[in-house]
Amino acid sequence: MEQIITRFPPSPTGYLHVGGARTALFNWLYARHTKGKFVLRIEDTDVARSTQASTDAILEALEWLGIDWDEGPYFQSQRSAIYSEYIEKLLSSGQAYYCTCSRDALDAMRQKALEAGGKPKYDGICRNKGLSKSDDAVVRFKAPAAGSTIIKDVVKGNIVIPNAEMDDFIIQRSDGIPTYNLAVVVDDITMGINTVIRGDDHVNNTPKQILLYQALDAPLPTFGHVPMVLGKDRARLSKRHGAMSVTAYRDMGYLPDAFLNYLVRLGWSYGDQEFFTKDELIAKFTLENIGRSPGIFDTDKLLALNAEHIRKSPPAVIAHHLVPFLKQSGCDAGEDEFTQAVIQTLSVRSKTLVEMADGALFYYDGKITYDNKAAKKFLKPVIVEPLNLLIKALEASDSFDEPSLEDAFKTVMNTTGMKLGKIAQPVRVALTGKTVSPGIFEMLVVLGQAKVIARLKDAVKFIED
RNA sequence: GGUCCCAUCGUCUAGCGGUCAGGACAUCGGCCUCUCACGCCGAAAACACGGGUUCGAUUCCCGUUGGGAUCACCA
Repeated sequence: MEQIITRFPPSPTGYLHVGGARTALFNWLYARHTKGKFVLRIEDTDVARSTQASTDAILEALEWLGIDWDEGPYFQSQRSAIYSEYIEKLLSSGQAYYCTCSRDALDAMRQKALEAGGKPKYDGICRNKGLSKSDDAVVRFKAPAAGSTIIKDVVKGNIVIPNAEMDDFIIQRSDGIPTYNLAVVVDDITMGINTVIRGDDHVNNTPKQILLYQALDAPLPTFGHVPMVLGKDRARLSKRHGAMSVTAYRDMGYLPDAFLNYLVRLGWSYGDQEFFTKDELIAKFTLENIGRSPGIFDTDKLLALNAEHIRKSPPAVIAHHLVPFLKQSGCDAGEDEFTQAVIQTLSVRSKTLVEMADGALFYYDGKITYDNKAAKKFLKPVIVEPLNLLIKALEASDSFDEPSLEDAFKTVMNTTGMKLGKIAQPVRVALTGKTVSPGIFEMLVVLGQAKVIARLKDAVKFIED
Protein backbone atom coordinates (compact mmCIF):
# COMPACT_ATOMS: atom_id res chain seq x y z
CA MET A 1 0.00 0.00 0.00
CA GLU A 2 0.98 3.54 -0.70
CA GLN A 3 2.53 5.50 2.16
CA ILE A 4 0.07 7.66 4.07
CA ILE A 5 0.86 11.36 3.96
CA THR A 6 -1.18 13.63 6.19
CA ARG A 7 -0.88 17.30 7.01
CA PHE A 8 -1.81 20.01 9.43
CA PRO A 9 -2.38 23.43 7.86
CA PRO A 10 -3.02 26.10 10.49
CA SER A 11 -3.50 29.69 9.48
CA PRO A 12 -1.30 31.94 11.61
CA THR A 13 -4.00 34.29 12.79
CA GLY A 14 -3.82 33.39 16.47
CA TYR A 15 -2.56 30.77 18.87
CA LEU A 16 -3.08 27.04 18.44
CA HIS A 17 -6.48 26.32 19.90
CA VAL A 18 -8.03 23.18 21.26
CA GLY A 19 -9.88 22.23 18.09
CA GLY A 20 -6.84 22.75 15.89
CA ALA A 21 -4.72 20.71 18.23
CA ARG A 22 -7.16 17.84 17.95
CA THR A 23 -7.13 17.74 14.16
CA ALA A 24 -3.35 18.04 14.22
CA LEU A 25 -3.27 15.14 16.63
CA PHE A 26 -5.52 12.94 14.53
CA ASN A 27 -3.41 13.55 11.43
CA TRP A 28 -0.20 13.05 13.32
CA LEU A 29 -1.36 9.86 15.01
CA TYR A 30 -2.57 8.42 11.76
CA ALA A 31 0.73 9.18 10.05
CA ARG A 32 2.71 7.69 12.91
CA HIS A 33 0.44 4.67 13.17
CA THR A 34 0.86 3.87 9.49
CA LYS A 35 4.54 4.82 9.44
CA GLY A 36 3.61 7.53 6.99
CA LYS A 37 4.51 11.20 6.84
CA PHE A 38 3.11 14.26 8.57
CA VAL A 39 3.49 17.60 6.84
CA LEU A 40 3.17 21.01 8.45
CA ARG A 41 2.01 23.87 6.31
CA ILE A 42 1.31 27.43 7.33
CA GLU A 43 -1.63 28.90 5.45
CA ASP A 44 -0.76 32.55 5.44
CA THR A 45 -2.43 33.74 2.25
CA ASP A 46 -4.46 36.17 4.30
CA VAL A 47 -1.66 38.68 4.57
CA ALA A 48 -3.65 41.15 6.62
CA ARG A 49 -4.37 38.73 9.44
CA SER A 50 -1.29 36.51 9.41
CA THR A 51 1.50 37.23 11.87
CA GLN A 52 4.90 35.84 12.65
CA ALA A 53 3.97 35.79 16.32
CA SER A 54 1.10 33.46 15.59
CA THR A 55 3.31 31.13 13.62
CA ASP A 56 5.78 31.03 16.49
CA ALA A 57 3.01 30.40 18.99
CA ILE A 58 1.62 27.52 16.95
CA LEU A 59 5.01 25.88 16.53
CA GLU A 60 5.68 26.29 20.23
CA ALA A 61 2.38 24.64 21.10
CA LEU A 62 2.98 21.72 18.74
CA GLU A 63 6.41 21.20 20.20
CA TRP A 64 5.03 21.15 23.70
CA LEU A 65 2.47 18.57 22.67
CA GLY A 66 5.20 16.48 21.13
CA ILE A 67 3.63 16.61 17.70
CA ASP A 68 6.55 16.65 15.32
CA TRP A 69 6.52 16.96 11.56
CA ASP A 70 8.46 15.26 8.81
CA GLU A 71 8.20 18.06 6.29
CA GLY A 72 7.77 21.77 6.50
CA PRO A 73 6.75 24.09 7.76
CA TYR A 74 5.85 25.24 4.30
CA PHE A 75 4.51 28.75 3.91
CA GLN A 76 1.87 29.46 1.32
CA SER A 77 3.11 33.00 1.04
CA GLN A 78 6.29 31.61 -0.50
CA ARG A 79 4.58 29.43 -3.06
CA SER A 80 2.82 31.95 -5.26
CA ALA A 81 4.68 30.84 -8.39
CA ILE A 82 3.25 27.37 -8.02
CA TYR A 83 -0.28 28.66 -7.57
CA SER A 84 0.01 30.92 -10.59
CA GLU A 85 1.10 27.99 -12.67
CA TYR A 86 -1.96 25.98 -11.72
CA ILE A 87 -4.31 28.92 -12.13
CA GLU A 88 -2.84 29.45 -15.57
CA LYS A 89 -3.53 25.82 -16.36
CA LEU A 90 -7.16 26.22 -15.42
CA LEU A 91 -7.43 29.44 -17.40
CA SER A 92 -5.92 28.03 -20.56
CA SER A 93 -8.02 24.89 -20.45
CA GLY A 94 -11.12 27.03 -20.21
CA GLN A 95 -12.04 25.86 -16.73
CA ALA A 96 -11.56 29.28 -15.21
CA TYR A 97 -12.11 32.84 -16.32
CA TYR A 98 -11.49 36.45 -15.40
CA CYS A 99 -14.24 38.40 -13.74
CA THR A 100 -14.37 42.15 -13.25
CA CYS A 101 -17.54 42.47 -11.23
CA SER A 102 -17.07 45.00 -8.44
CA ARG A 103 -17.59 44.12 -4.80
CA ASP A 104 -20.51 46.50 -4.71
CA ALA A 105 -22.17 44.79 -7.62
CA LEU A 106 -21.59 41.43 -5.95
CA ASP A 107 -23.03 42.65 -2.68
CA ALA A 108 -26.09 43.98 -4.46
CA MET A 109 -26.49 40.67 -6.22
CA ARG A 110 -26.44 38.79 -2.93
CA GLN A 111 -28.81 41.22 -1.32
CA LYS A 112 -31.27 40.76 -4.12
CA ALA A 113 -31.03 36.98 -4.06
CA LEU A 114 -31.56 36.93 -0.33
CA GLU A 115 -34.62 39.12 -0.60
CA ALA A 116 -36.00 36.88 -3.27
CA GLY A 117 -35.56 34.02 -0.81
CA GLY A 118 -32.81 32.41 -2.83
CA LYS A 119 -29.25 31.49 -2.21
CA PRO A 120 -26.76 34.34 -2.50
CA LYS A 121 -24.47 33.17 -5.23
CA TYR A 122 -22.59 34.60 -8.14
CA ASP A 123 -24.63 34.60 -11.32
CA GLY A 124 -21.76 33.95 -13.68
CA ILE A 125 -22.22 37.15 -15.56
CA CYS A 126 -18.57 37.33 -16.69
CA ARG A 127 -18.38 33.64 -17.48
CA ASN A 128 -18.68 33.99 -21.24
CA LYS A 129 -17.32 37.48 -21.66
CA GLY A 130 -13.87 36.21 -22.53
CA LEU A 131 -12.25 38.90 -20.39
CA SER A 132 -8.51 39.01 -20.16
CA LYS A 133 -6.25 39.88 -17.30
CA SER A 134 -6.59 43.31 -15.75
CA ASP A 135 -5.75 45.06 -12.50
CA ASP A 136 -9.05 44.57 -10.78
CA ALA A 137 -9.91 41.18 -12.23
CA VAL A 138 -10.31 38.05 -10.15
CA VAL A 139 -10.17 34.52 -11.50
CA ARG A 140 -13.23 32.36 -11.07
CA PHE A 141 -13.59 28.63 -11.43
CA LYS A 142 -16.25 27.34 -13.78
CA ALA A 143 -18.32 25.18 -11.49
CA PRO A 144 -20.90 22.81 -12.92
CA ALA A 145 -24.43 24.08 -12.36
CA ALA A 146 -26.10 20.70 -12.41
CA GLY A 147 -25.45 17.30 -10.92
CA SER A 148 -23.92 16.64 -7.56
CA THR A 149 -20.56 16.01 -6.02
CA ILE A 150 -19.98 13.18 -3.66
CA ILE A 151 -17.53 13.09 -0.78
CA LYS A 152 -16.41 9.65 0.25
CA ASP A 153 -15.82 10.47 3.85
CA VAL A 154 -14.05 7.91 6.02
CA VAL A 155 -15.75 9.07 9.18
CA LYS A 156 -19.17 10.16 7.96
CA GLY A 157 -19.73 7.92 5.00
CA ASN A 158 -20.87 9.29 1.66
CA ILE A 159 -21.94 12.90 1.61
CA VAL A 160 -23.75 14.13 -1.47
CA ILE A 161 -23.83 17.83 -2.21
CA PRO A 162 -25.82 19.32 -5.09
CA ASN A 163 -23.58 21.30 -7.41
CA ALA A 164 -26.24 23.98 -7.47
CA GLU A 165 -24.98 24.87 -4.02
CA MET A 166 -21.75 26.08 -5.49
CA ASP A 167 -21.24 29.11 -7.63
CA ASP A 168 -18.27 30.06 -9.76
CA PHE A 169 -16.08 30.66 -6.78
CA ILE A 170 -13.00 32.84 -6.85
CA ILE A 171 -9.66 31.09 -7.01
CA GLN A 172 -7.46 34.13 -7.40
CA ARG A 173 -8.07 37.50 -5.86
CA SER A 174 -7.54 40.74 -7.68
CA ASP A 175 -4.22 41.21 -5.85
CA GLY A 176 -3.01 38.01 -7.46
CA ILE A 177 -3.07 35.94 -4.27
CA PRO A 178 -4.93 32.65 -4.56
CA THR A 179 -7.85 31.94 -2.29
CA TYR A 180 -7.98 29.20 0.29
CA ASN A 181 -9.62 26.50 -1.80
CA LEU A 182 -7.21 26.81 -4.67
CA ALA A 183 -4.11 27.04 -2.50
CA VAL A 184 -5.11 24.04 -0.43
CA VAL A 185 -5.74 21.85 -3.42
CA VAL A 186 -2.56 22.84 -5.19
CA ASP A 187 -0.55 22.31 -2.04
CA ASP A 188 -2.11 18.97 -1.28
CA ILE A 189 -1.50 17.81 -4.83
CA THR A 190 2.10 18.99 -4.98
CA MET A 191 2.95 17.79 -1.49
CA GLY A 192 1.54 14.37 -2.18
CA ILE A 193 -1.04 14.56 0.58
CA ASN A 194 -3.30 11.55 0.27
CA THR A 195 -5.21 11.73 3.55
CA VAL A 196 -7.03 14.83 4.68
CA ILE A 197 -8.45 14.75 8.20
CA ARG A 198 -9.99 18.06 9.15
CA GLY A 199 -12.79 19.69 11.06
CA ASP A 200 -16.42 19.28 10.25
CA ASP A 201 -16.63 22.94 9.35
CA HIS A 202 -14.84 22.14 6.12
CA VAL A 203 -17.36 19.73 4.61
CA ASN A 204 -18.96 22.55 2.71
CA ASN A 205 -15.91 23.46 0.75
CA THR A 206 -14.71 19.95 0.20
CA PRO A 207 -16.90 19.59 -2.91
CA LYS A 208 -15.31 22.73 -4.32
CA GLN A 209 -11.94 21.21 -3.76
CA ILE A 210 -13.00 17.95 -5.32
CA LEU A 211 -14.06 19.87 -8.42
CA LEU A 212 -10.64 21.49 -8.51
CA TYR A 213 -8.88 18.14 -8.20
CA GLN A 214 -10.94 16.87 -11.11
CA ALA A 215 -10.30 19.94 -13.22
CA LEU A 216 -6.61 19.54 -12.53
CA ASP A 217 -6.82 15.85 -13.33
CA ALA A 218 -5.31 14.90 -9.97
CA PRO A 219 -6.19 11.88 -7.83
CA LEU A 220 -8.46 12.56 -4.87
CA PRO A 221 -7.13 12.15 -1.35
CA THR A 222 -9.06 10.29 1.32
CA PHE A 223 -11.23 12.75 3.20
CA GLY A 224 -12.31 12.47 6.81
CA HIS A 225 -14.27 15.17 8.58
CA VAL A 226 -14.17 15.02 12.33
CA PRO A 227 -16.92 16.61 14.39
CA MET A 228 -16.35 19.90 16.15
CA VAL A 229 -15.50 20.39 19.76
CA LEU A 230 -18.29 22.16 21.61
CA GLY A 231 -18.42 24.18 24.79
CA LYS A 232 -20.59 23.48 27.80
CA ASP A 233 -23.53 25.23 26.16
CA ARG A 234 -23.24 23.00 23.09
CA ALA A 235 -22.10 25.88 20.95
CA ARG A 236 -18.84 25.65 19.10
CA LEU A 237 -15.94 26.01 21.50
CA SER A 238 -14.84 29.61 21.78
CA LYS A 239 -13.05 31.96 24.10
CA ARG A 240 -16.01 32.52 26.33
CA HIS A 241 -15.90 28.85 27.29
CA GLY A 242 -12.54 29.43 28.93
CA ALA A 243 -9.05 28.67 27.79
CA MET A 244 -8.79 27.99 24.09
CA SER A 245 -5.06 28.20 23.71
CA VAL A 246 -3.13 24.98 24.02
CA THR A 247 -0.26 26.64 25.82
CA ALA A 248 -2.68 27.94 28.42
CA TYR A 249 -3.14 24.33 29.49
CA ARG A 250 0.59 23.92 29.75
CA ASP A 251 0.68 26.95 32.01
CA MET A 252 -2.14 25.57 34.13
CA GLY A 253 -0.01 22.55 34.89
CA TYR A 254 -1.23 19.92 32.48
CA LEU A 255 1.06 17.26 31.12
CA PRO A 256 1.20 17.23 27.33
CA ASP A 257 0.47 13.52 27.20
CA ALA A 258 -2.57 13.96 29.42
CA PHE A 259 -3.86 16.72 27.19
CA LEU A 260 -3.30 14.57 24.13
CA ASN A 261 -5.02 11.65 25.82
CA TYR A 262 -8.04 13.77 26.61
CA LEU A 263 -8.20 15.31 23.17
CA VAL A 264 -8.06 12.03 21.33
CA ARG A 265 -10.74 10.45 23.48
CA LEU A 266 -13.02 13.33 22.64
CA GLY A 267 -14.27 11.85 19.41
CA TRP A 268 -12.30 8.66 19.23
CA SER A 269 -12.51 5.48 21.26
CA TYR A 270 -10.84 2.16 21.70
CA GLY A 271 -13.36 -0.02 23.48
CA ASP A 272 -13.53 0.87 27.14
CA GLN A 273 -9.99 2.12 27.42
CA GLU A 274 -9.63 5.63 28.79
CA PHE A 275 -5.96 5.95 29.67
CA PHE A 276 -3.38 5.90 26.89
CA THR A 277 0.30 6.66 26.79
CA LYS A 278 1.46 8.34 23.63
CA ASP A 279 2.99 5.12 22.31
CA GLU A 280 -0.25 3.28 22.93
CA LEU A 281 -2.11 5.90 20.95
CA ILE A 282 0.25 5.52 18.03
CA ALA A 283 -0.19 1.77 18.17
CA LYS A 284 -3.96 1.83 18.45
CA PHE A 285 -5.17 4.87 16.54
CA THR A 286 -7.20 4.19 13.42
CA LEU A 287 -9.65 6.27 11.44
CA GLU A 288 -12.46 3.74 11.81
CA ASN A 289 -12.86 4.50 15.50
CA ILE A 290 -13.46 8.20 15.07
CA GLY A 291 -16.96 9.14 16.22
CA ARG A 292 -19.51 11.01 14.18
CA SER A 293 -21.09 13.22 16.79
CA PRO A 294 -19.67 16.41 18.25
CA GLY A 295 -18.30 16.36 21.78
CA ILE A 296 -18.32 18.80 24.64
CA PHE A 297 -15.01 19.85 26.10
CA ASP A 298 -15.12 18.72 29.72
CA THR A 299 -12.44 20.20 31.96
CA ASP A 300 -13.33 17.86 34.82
CA LYS A 301 -12.43 14.84 32.79
CA LEU A 302 -9.30 16.48 31.49
CA LEU A 303 -8.29 17.20 35.06
CA ALA A 304 -8.93 13.63 36.16
CA LEU A 305 -6.91 12.31 33.26
CA ASN A 306 -4.09 14.70 34.08
CA ALA A 307 -4.05 13.41 37.64
CA GLU A 308 -3.84 9.86 36.33
CA HIS A 309 -0.98 10.72 34.01
CA ILE A 310 0.85 12.41 36.86
CA ARG A 311 0.41 9.29 38.95
CA LYS A 312 1.54 6.92 36.25
CA SER A 313 4.41 8.82 34.62
CA PRO A 314 8.01 8.15 35.65
CA PRO A 315 9.30 10.78 38.14
CA ALA A 316 12.00 11.79 35.70
CA VAL A 317 9.39 12.78 33.14
CA ILE A 318 7.37 14.69 35.69
CA ALA A 319 10.51 16.41 36.90
CA HIS A 320 11.18 17.73 33.44
CA HIS A 321 7.78 19.42 33.32
CA LEU A 322 7.65 20.38 36.99
CA VAL A 323 10.95 22.19 37.39
CA PRO A 324 9.84 25.29 35.46
CA PHE A 325 6.95 25.69 37.87
CA LEU A 326 9.25 25.30 40.87
CA LYS A 327 11.62 27.88 39.48
CA GLN A 328 8.74 30.21 38.88
CA SER A 329 8.00 29.98 42.58
CA GLY A 330 11.54 31.03 43.26
CA CYS A 331 13.02 27.74 44.27
CA ASP A 332 16.27 26.46 42.96
CA ALA A 333 15.30 22.99 41.82
CA GLY A 334 16.85 20.73 39.23
CA GLU A 335 15.72 17.58 37.51
CA ASP A 336 17.78 15.59 39.98
CA GLU A 337 17.21 12.64 42.29
CA PHE A 338 16.04 14.82 45.12
CA THR A 339 13.32 16.39 42.99
CA GLN A 340 12.32 12.98 41.74
CA ALA A 341 12.03 11.72 45.29
CA VAL A 342 9.93 14.77 46.11
CA ILE A 343 7.70 14.00 43.13
CA GLN A 344 7.15 10.45 44.27
CA THR A 345 5.65 11.66 47.52
CA LEU A 346 3.43 14.14 45.72
CA SER A 347 2.28 12.50 42.52
CA VAL A 348 -0.62 10.63 44.05
CA ARG A 349 -2.08 13.82 45.48
CA SER A 350 -1.57 16.32 42.66
CA LYS A 351 -4.02 16.92 39.88
CA THR A 352 -1.87 19.51 38.16
CA LEU A 353 1.78 20.50 38.14
CA VAL A 354 0.81 23.83 39.65
CA GLU A 355 -0.67 21.98 42.58
CA MET A 356 2.36 19.75 42.80
CA ALA A 357 4.82 22.64 42.74
CA ASP A 358 2.82 24.31 45.45
CA GLY A 359 2.94 21.21 47.60
CA ALA A 360 6.64 20.72 46.95
CA LEU A 361 7.97 24.08 48.03
CA PHE A 362 8.43 23.15 51.70
CA TYR A 363 10.97 20.52 50.68
CA TYR A 364 13.22 23.23 49.28
CA ASP A 365 12.59 25.96 51.83
CA GLY A 366 15.29 26.92 54.32
CA LYS A 367 12.97 28.16 57.02
CA ILE A 368 9.39 27.03 57.43
CA THR A 369 6.71 29.63 57.92
CA TYR A 370 3.75 28.23 59.76
CA ASP A 371 0.22 28.61 58.63
CA ASN A 372 -1.47 30.58 61.42
CA LYS A 373 -4.37 28.25 62.03
CA ALA A 374 -2.19 25.18 61.82
CA ALA A 375 0.30 26.52 64.32
CA LYS A 376 -2.41 27.56 66.71
CA LYS A 377 -4.03 24.18 66.64
CA PHE A 378 -1.03 21.86 66.72
CA LEU A 379 2.06 23.71 67.94
CA LYS A 380 1.06 23.85 71.60
CA PRO A 381 3.08 23.39 74.80
CA VAL A 382 1.77 19.84 75.35
CA ILE A 383 3.62 18.70 72.28
CA VAL A 384 7.03 20.02 73.31
CA GLU A 385 7.87 16.94 75.33
CA PRO A 386 6.99 14.43 72.60
CA LEU A 387 8.84 16.51 70.03
CA ASN A 388 11.95 16.55 72.19
CA LEU A 389 11.69 12.80 72.64
CA LEU A 390 11.37 12.39 68.92
CA ILE A 391 14.37 14.62 68.25
CA LYS A 392 16.38 12.51 70.65
CA ALA A 393 15.29 9.28 69.04
CA LEU A 394 16.07 10.58 65.59
CA GLU A 395 19.47 11.86 66.60
CA ALA A 396 20.28 8.51 68.09
CA SER A 397 19.24 6.64 64.98
CA ASP A 398 22.00 5.96 62.51
CA SER A 399 19.73 5.02 59.65
CA PHE A 400 16.98 7.18 58.27
CA ASP A 401 14.68 4.88 56.35
CA GLU A 402 11.00 4.24 56.91
CA PRO A 403 11.36 1.25 59.29
CA SER A 404 13.77 3.06 61.59
CA LEU A 405 11.57 6.15 61.55
CA GLU A 406 8.60 4.08 62.54
CA ASP A 407 10.66 2.72 65.40
CA ALA A 408 11.51 6.22 66.52
CA PHE A 409 7.86 7.21 66.51
CA LYS A 410 6.93 4.05 68.40
CA THR A 411 9.38 4.90 71.10
CA VAL A 412 7.74 8.27 71.55
CA MET A 413 4.28 6.74 71.47
CA ASN A 414 5.21 4.21 74.12
CA THR A 415 6.74 6.63 76.56
CA THR A 416 4.05 9.29 76.17
CA GLY A 417 1.10 7.00 75.61
CA MET A 418 0.04 9.16 72.65
CA LYS A 419 -1.38 7.79 69.43
CA LEU A 420 0.34 8.31 66.12
CA GLY A 421 -2.31 10.75 64.93
CA LYS A 422 -1.68 13.01 67.91
CA ILE A 423 2.01 13.19 67.15
CA ALA A 424 1.92 13.16 63.37
CA GLN A 425 -0.05 16.34 62.88
CA PRO A 426 2.23 18.57 65.00
CA VAL A 427 5.24 17.03 63.30
CA ARG A 428 3.63 17.70 59.95
CA VAL A 429 3.12 21.33 60.82
CA ALA A 430 6.64 21.59 62.13
CA LEU A 431 8.09 20.23 58.92
CA THR A 432 5.81 21.78 56.32
CA GLY A 433 3.98 24.61 58.02
CA LYS A 434 0.69 23.10 56.91
CA THR A 435 -1.79 20.47 58.02
CA VAL A 436 -1.80 18.73 54.66
CA SER A 437 1.21 16.98 53.21
CA PRO A 438 2.52 13.66 51.98
CA GLY A 439 2.69 10.76 54.43
CA ILE A 440 4.84 11.48 57.47
CA PHE A 441 7.41 8.72 57.02
CA GLU A 442 8.00 9.05 53.28
CA MET A 443 8.27 12.79 53.73
CA LEU A 444 10.86 12.47 56.52
CA VAL A 445 12.99 10.18 54.41
CA VAL A 446 13.06 12.60 51.50
CA LEU A 447 13.71 15.58 53.72
CA GLY A 448 16.63 13.85 55.40
CA GLN A 449 17.85 13.65 58.96
CA ALA A 450 19.50 17.05 59.22
CA LYS A 451 16.58 19.09 57.89
CA VAL A 452 14.05 17.14 59.91
CA ILE A 453 15.83 17.61 63.19
CA ALA A 454 16.49 21.26 62.50
CA ARG A 455 12.84 21.90 61.71
CA LEU A 456 11.66 20.02 64.78
CA LYS A 457 13.98 22.09 66.94
CA ASP A 458 12.68 25.24 65.29
CA ALA A 459 9.16 24.19 66.15
CA VAL A 460 10.03 23.57 69.80
CA LYS A 461 11.60 26.98 69.97
CA PHE A 462 8.58 28.53 68.30
CA ILE A 463 6.28 27.03 70.95
CA GLU A 464 8.47 28.05 73.83
CA ASP A 465 8.65 31.64 72.63
C1' G B 1 -33.84 30.64 4.80
C1' G B 2 -30.87 26.89 1.28
C1' U B 3 -27.43 22.92 1.86
C1' C B 4 -24.82 19.48 4.87
C1' C B 5 -23.82 16.87 9.46
C1' C B 6 -25.29 14.84 14.24
C1' A B 7 -28.66 12.32 18.13
C1' U B 8 -27.17 6.05 24.26
C1' C B 9 -26.66 8.18 31.70
C1' G B 10 -25.21 15.55 33.43
C1' U B 11 -20.36 14.73 30.20
C1' C B 12 -16.96 11.39 27.04
C1' U B 13 -18.32 6.87 25.11
C1' A B 14 -18.96 0.91 24.26
C1' G B 15 -22.75 -1.36 21.46
C1' C B 16 -22.29 -2.97 14.93
C1' G B 17 -30.96 -7.24 15.36
C1' G B 18 -31.89 -11.02 20.69
C1' U B 19 -27.29 -7.56 26.42
C1' C B 20 -29.98 -7.38 33.58
C1' A B 21 -27.76 -1.49 27.69
C1' G B 22 -21.08 -1.94 29.64
C1' G B 23 -16.93 1.49 31.07
C1' A B 24 -14.87 6.38 32.46
C1' C B 25 -15.39 11.55 34.56
C1' A B 26 -18.54 14.18 37.72
C1' U B 27 -22.28 13.35 41.90
C1' C B 28 -23.83 10.68 46.47
C1' G B 29 -22.94 6.81 50.31
C1' G B 30 -19.26 3.45 52.79
C1' C B 31 -14.35 1.12 53.75
C1' C B 32 -9.06 2.05 54.33
C1' U B 33 -6.15 5.83 57.11
C1' C B 34 -0.83 9.93 60.43
C1' U B 35 -3.44 14.85 57.27
C1' C B 36 -4.70 15.20 52.16
C1' A B 37 -4.91 12.06 48.45
C1' C B 38 -4.65 7.23 46.20
C1' G B 39 -7.11 2.62 46.36
C1' C B 40 -11.40 -0.47 47.17
C1' C B 41 -16.84 -1.37 47.60
C1' G B 42 -21.68 0.45 46.55
C1' A B 43 -25.81 3.91 44.79
C1' A B 44 -28.24 7.01 41.45
C1' A B 45 -28.14 8.08 36.18
C1' A B 46 -29.30 7.08 29.19
C1' C B 47 -31.20 4.47 24.06
C1' A B 48 -35.27 12.30 21.89
C1' C B 49 -40.27 11.23 19.58
C1' G B 50 -43.46 8.87 15.77
C1' G B 51 -43.97 5.54 11.93
C1' G B 52 -42.26 1.40 9.30
C1' U B 53 -38.88 -3.40 8.10
C1' U B 54 -38.47 -7.87 11.17
C1' C B 55 -40.43 -13.40 15.05
C1' G B 56 -37.62 -9.47 17.51
C1' A B 57 -35.26 -3.06 17.28
C1' U B 58 -30.72 1.15 20.98
C1' U B 59 -28.99 -1.14 16.45
C1' C B 60 -31.74 -0.92 9.56
C1' C B 61 -35.23 2.77 6.64
C1' C B 62 -38.45 7.25 6.62
C1' G B 63 -40.41 11.42 9.06
C1' U B 64 -40.68 14.92 13.33
C1' U B 65 -38.15 17.48 16.96
C1' G B 66 -33.67 19.23 18.84
C1' G B 67 -28.51 20.60 18.25
C1' G B 68 -24.33 21.90 15.16
C1' A B 69 -21.81 23.60 10.67
C1' U B 70 -21.71 26.45 6.33
C1' C B 71 -23.39 29.82 2.55
C1' A B 72 -16.79 36.11 1.51
C1' C B 73 -11.69 38.83 -3.20
C1' C B 74 -11.30 34.56 5.67
C1' A B 75 -9.11 30.25 6.24
